[in-house]
Amino acid sequence: MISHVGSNGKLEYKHQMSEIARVVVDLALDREFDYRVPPRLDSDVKIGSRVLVPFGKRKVYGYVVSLAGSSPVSNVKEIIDTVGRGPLITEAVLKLAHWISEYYITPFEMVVRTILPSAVRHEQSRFKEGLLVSIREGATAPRSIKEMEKRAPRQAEILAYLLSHGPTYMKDLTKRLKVANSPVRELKKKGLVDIASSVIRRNPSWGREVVATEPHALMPQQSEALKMIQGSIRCLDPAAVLLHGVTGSGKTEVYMQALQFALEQGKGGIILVPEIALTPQTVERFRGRFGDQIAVLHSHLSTGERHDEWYRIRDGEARIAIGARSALFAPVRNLGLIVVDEEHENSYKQEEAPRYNARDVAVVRGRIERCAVVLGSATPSIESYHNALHGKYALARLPHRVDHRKMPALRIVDMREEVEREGRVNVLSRDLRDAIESRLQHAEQTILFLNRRGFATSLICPKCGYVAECDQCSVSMTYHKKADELRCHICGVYRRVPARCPNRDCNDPAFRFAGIGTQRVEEVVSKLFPKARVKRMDSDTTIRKESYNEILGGFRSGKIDVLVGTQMIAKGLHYPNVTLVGVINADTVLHMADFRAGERTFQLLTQVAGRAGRGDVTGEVIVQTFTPHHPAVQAARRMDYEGFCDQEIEFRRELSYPPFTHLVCITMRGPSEGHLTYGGTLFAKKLKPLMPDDVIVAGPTPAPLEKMKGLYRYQIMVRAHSIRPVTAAIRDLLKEFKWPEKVRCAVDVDALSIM
DNA sequence: AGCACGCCGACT
DNA sequence: GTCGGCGTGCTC
Repeated sequence: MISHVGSNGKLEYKHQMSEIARVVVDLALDREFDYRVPPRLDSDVKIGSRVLVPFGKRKVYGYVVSLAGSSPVSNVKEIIDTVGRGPLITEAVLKLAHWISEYYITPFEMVVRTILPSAVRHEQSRFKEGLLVSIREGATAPRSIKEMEKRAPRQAEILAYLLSHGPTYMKDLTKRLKVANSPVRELKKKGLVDIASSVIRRNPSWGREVVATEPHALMPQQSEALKMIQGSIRCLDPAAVLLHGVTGSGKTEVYMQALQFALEQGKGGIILVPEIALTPQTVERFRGRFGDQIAVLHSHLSTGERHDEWYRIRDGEARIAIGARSALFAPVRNLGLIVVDEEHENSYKQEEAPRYNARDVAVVRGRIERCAVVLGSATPSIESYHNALHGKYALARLPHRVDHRKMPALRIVDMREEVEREGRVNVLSRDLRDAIESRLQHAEQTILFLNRRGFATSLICPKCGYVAECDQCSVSMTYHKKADELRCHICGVYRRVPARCPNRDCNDPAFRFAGIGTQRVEEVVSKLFPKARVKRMDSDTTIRKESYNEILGGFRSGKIDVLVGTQMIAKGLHYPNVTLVGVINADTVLHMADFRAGERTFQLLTQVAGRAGRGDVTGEVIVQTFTPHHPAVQAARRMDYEGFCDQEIEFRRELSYPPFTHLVCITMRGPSEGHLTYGGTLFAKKLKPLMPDDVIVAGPTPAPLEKMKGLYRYQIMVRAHSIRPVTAAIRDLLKEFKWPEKVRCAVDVDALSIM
């Protein structure tokens, strides 16, 4: 744009022809190419536009990332066409994409692929057209209804429906009222309604009744937190808020009133939730408060629905986007607030490239768009808590539950004593057994938690110690009783159960199961309490999208006494009749070779504990463990978040772990172990001199998951106080480094899982 | 990513 | 002599 003084003497802006558009093509080349903008497309080609360009001998799609007057290259080709209606990426999100590409060492095009839903990227699921029926302006509908009731009851019904529901699509109208379209046509003839062709918005919540909710009165701490967030929305003081609120302390109400405030300021918002399928209750609460102002973006939507919800936000019809990780990139206009709920959740980290953490990127988007960011959790991550202690985030605390109920009592059962007394390892300790018994007598519900699917952990030979392992992946296989087969949870391969120990020198027939899975727990409970209604919930029983809600519905309505499940029941659910939560084995997480094991265990126990208790009855939580004195277990028992963090932060400081350093995990995989160690060693050796002296480079060492899907895995761990020099060095080296044959390399910046 | 170019071996 | 193997390098 250039300004000049127009004929009327006022300062005017004249649109300057941008000769050259800089384009990233859909090929993950991590490079930009210049194209001439033909005059006929001049008004359509903007930053963020999707364009079709000639590329070598073929045509490819790409995005305009910047505009320029001229190009340093001589043989510039011309843009063929633009795609879609208007730019798909705002300048702010484009900036964010660049940041992600740099920080997480990922080709820019790959980042763009992530920030735009595929439904939007390929315009194959374009807008659907449909016939919209509405009452004609000025028509005397109310009177007509009375007149028509006798002679044309169908038409009267339709009019009444339109009157109360507003304009409706023909398809929905005929489906809802079970009428043909002839009475509608008749109404049109009479001049009472209009039928017009219009774009259909596929509304994912259509047909579901939503209970409208009103803002609640806030407790003093909630008001304080809200005030803090409002300050952030108004003038970015503070820039970001960490909301530490115990389960049931009313965090969601604070989010909603903060959003309301943002809307009143003419701004929009984004709500991130860990995995939308796990928190339908949360989504429903937001929809109840904000209705059509909300657009939902998650993986269970159809392509068409996703497409439409995205455009609803881009076109300003919806002001709030709610969804999992990728909803962070929603094109919300005039963004005022980003909320990251359950910010400690690992699912915010994407496990494939770009391996971004939505929680961290949310803070960056907040900085770019100058909007408030709220991170909320009952058990904030060590990283966020550390940031709050150091003033990077303001800290708001909600230490009390809104219903003033006491937190449940957490009881630790030392399984070593149990073994000594009983002479063997039982799935359920005597304490847990007794507790379940008493719940059954009082018609109260129990949740049993275990983070392992299947029947038994593994098949083990008691004589020679042979364990059935997947030969493609270095993990033991899990027995699934229903199918009577062994399954690998990494690659999904299954195998028949051998009758005898496969070790040729042993061949013992007493080959049997060790460890326990959810199936086994389900069976044990059913056997011990034959009258109890027991149900299992894990990713095996909830493959179908609806089965999740079916099981939970059954539980809510009291048709299930004992629910056995994995992680997925530990989060977000709240059922008042649950007065007992049992953790079958708290140690499984603890014993993973990971410096975050303690933090994970503490979070898990605390979250699980939040599921127990109701208005008048204090819930009970029984935790079975072989390491009862572990600091994480003890801190969870005392419900001492700060105490645990202080201790954990000290431990991290001493060993230079995050948050005191950034952790970059470089994983190499390939069919030949020799090629991996050779290539890895050379890479590490060349990398070291490219970085500051205080950077720690460890490895290559075999990854904890040494073999996966037939490929060996080695990793190099890099720890550094400042991340930029490290990513720059890795990026530069990756450009020129020649890996040995068939070696693949993946870089994970700020890795959470180091498996 | 694809598609060229290019330089070697074995076929009509 | 020509067909085809896939290593290398370029695409505005």
